[in-house]
Amino acid sequence: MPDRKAELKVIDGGSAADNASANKDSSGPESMTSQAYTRLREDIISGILRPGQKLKIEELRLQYDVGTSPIREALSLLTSDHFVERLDQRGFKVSNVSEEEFGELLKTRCWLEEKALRESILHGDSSWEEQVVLAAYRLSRVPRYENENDFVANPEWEQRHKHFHMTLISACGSALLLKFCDQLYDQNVRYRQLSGKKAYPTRDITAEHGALCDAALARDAELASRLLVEHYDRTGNFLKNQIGK
Amino acid sequence: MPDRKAELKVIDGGSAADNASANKDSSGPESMTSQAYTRLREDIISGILRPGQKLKIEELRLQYDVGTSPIREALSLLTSDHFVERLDQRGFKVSNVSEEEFGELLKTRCWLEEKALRESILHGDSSWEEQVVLAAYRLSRVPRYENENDFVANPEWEQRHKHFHMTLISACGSALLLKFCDQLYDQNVRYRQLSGKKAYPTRDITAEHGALCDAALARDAELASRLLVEHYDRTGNFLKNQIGK
DNA sequence: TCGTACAAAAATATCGATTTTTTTATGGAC
DNA sequence: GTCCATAAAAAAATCGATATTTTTGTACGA
Repeated sequence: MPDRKAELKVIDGGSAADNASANKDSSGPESMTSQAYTRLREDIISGILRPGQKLKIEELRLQYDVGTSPIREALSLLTSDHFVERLDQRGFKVSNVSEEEFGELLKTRCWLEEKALRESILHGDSSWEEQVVLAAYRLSRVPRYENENDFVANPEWEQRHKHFHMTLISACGSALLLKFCDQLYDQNVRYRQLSGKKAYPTRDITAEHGALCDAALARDAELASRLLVEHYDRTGNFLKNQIGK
Repeated sequence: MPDRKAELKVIDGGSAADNASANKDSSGPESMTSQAYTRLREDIISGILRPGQKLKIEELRLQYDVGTSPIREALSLLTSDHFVERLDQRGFKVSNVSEEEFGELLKTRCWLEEKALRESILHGDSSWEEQVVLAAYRLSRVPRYENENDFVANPEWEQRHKHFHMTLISACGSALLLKFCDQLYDQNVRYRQLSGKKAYPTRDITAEHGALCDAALARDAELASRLLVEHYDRTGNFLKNQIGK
């Protein structure tokens, strides 16, 4: 075992993998487990690791160049995100997807986010308002796609999009609910990636976000909720046909 | 802290840990990881492992008599239930509790379960109705406490109580939402255990369950929701004073 | 042809030792 | 006394080897 270490120590340029972390702490060197967790997570969301695929420890161990323990631990952690399934004595596998499950996901997201949004609108203070404005602005400043021609997703947009939606509901008063919404959001991203669909039907998503932002700031819970659900439903219905196998 | 060990080894009379399992599969021999998972979970819920307590691998390894890998894996799995926290490079610890967090938990439970109950009432078929009736009946057939004098909780009642509440919302149409409710329920059990309070104020919990059951079967979503939230709020407010540290 | 039993192979699960990192303890310097 | 550096101890993380279990493949008999 020569010097894999030196190489690994350098990782993590600080771009920060959103909230997708295996632990709470952030400072100090990153453990092999955390690294494996992040990479596995990315590979599952991006679809490199296919739904239903068996996750053989030995294979991953070689591929990611770590021991069995970190791999197994990372997979165990991924279990909570519903990205990985664990079967006693028969290892791990990537969670399956289906049109039915996607429908459920969409429905559940709408339920939870609507509730969170209403509470947020009810209780959000001026700091929340400012954060919403800022998040909306930041989202509007980056293009949806890296290249308008080939419709390759812009990671910066993805990140800001999530941040905008999470900020909207951040004042709901329940960290638990926020966590659930966060999970569902990431699940949804996975479905979006898997659909393989790059371009969306011509609709002005930016305008939708703007309207949503305005309604929230105007404390119009009814309107905001309606816009949010419509926002999700529209994307959802579009994706639905793409799934299945 | 001398020999808590002997005590620990005896736990788990085989009464089956509800749905608290580390994996999906059920047949075949149970892995060390699953065993450790179950025991750790029980010990945390029951309060043997105190909130905030550091979970030293070596200690647990000796106490539970398994290697480091199963312990670490089990702890990683417990992370998803919010029973254990993981800190990169500094191990695991039992999740903390606080009155504030309990309030949040209670609130979130009400939000989610109310939604689930309404959906369940809206979509539940005759099979659901029958299951509800059955669950309510079974719950009514066992005493709340093992001994009416010392108010020691009756595990059978605990299990049936959970089953009743989960059955009520089982027709909500979202496995995801059910999972969340399940998690929150178990969190709540932990708080109940930690409060150390055995006896509840004189109120007819059985009657409350009966009324809730009736309202659900009568498809009276408004009434059922109100009863459910009241049911939780009452217990919650009672427990609140007991917590803190 | 099908089902079964058994052996070989593959993969999982587990262990115990080793390496790394964090925590604790100690000893000045200011 | 407080701050910092450093050494020692403790704990976490990781590895690689071994033990178990599941899966696969094959021959046999109904």
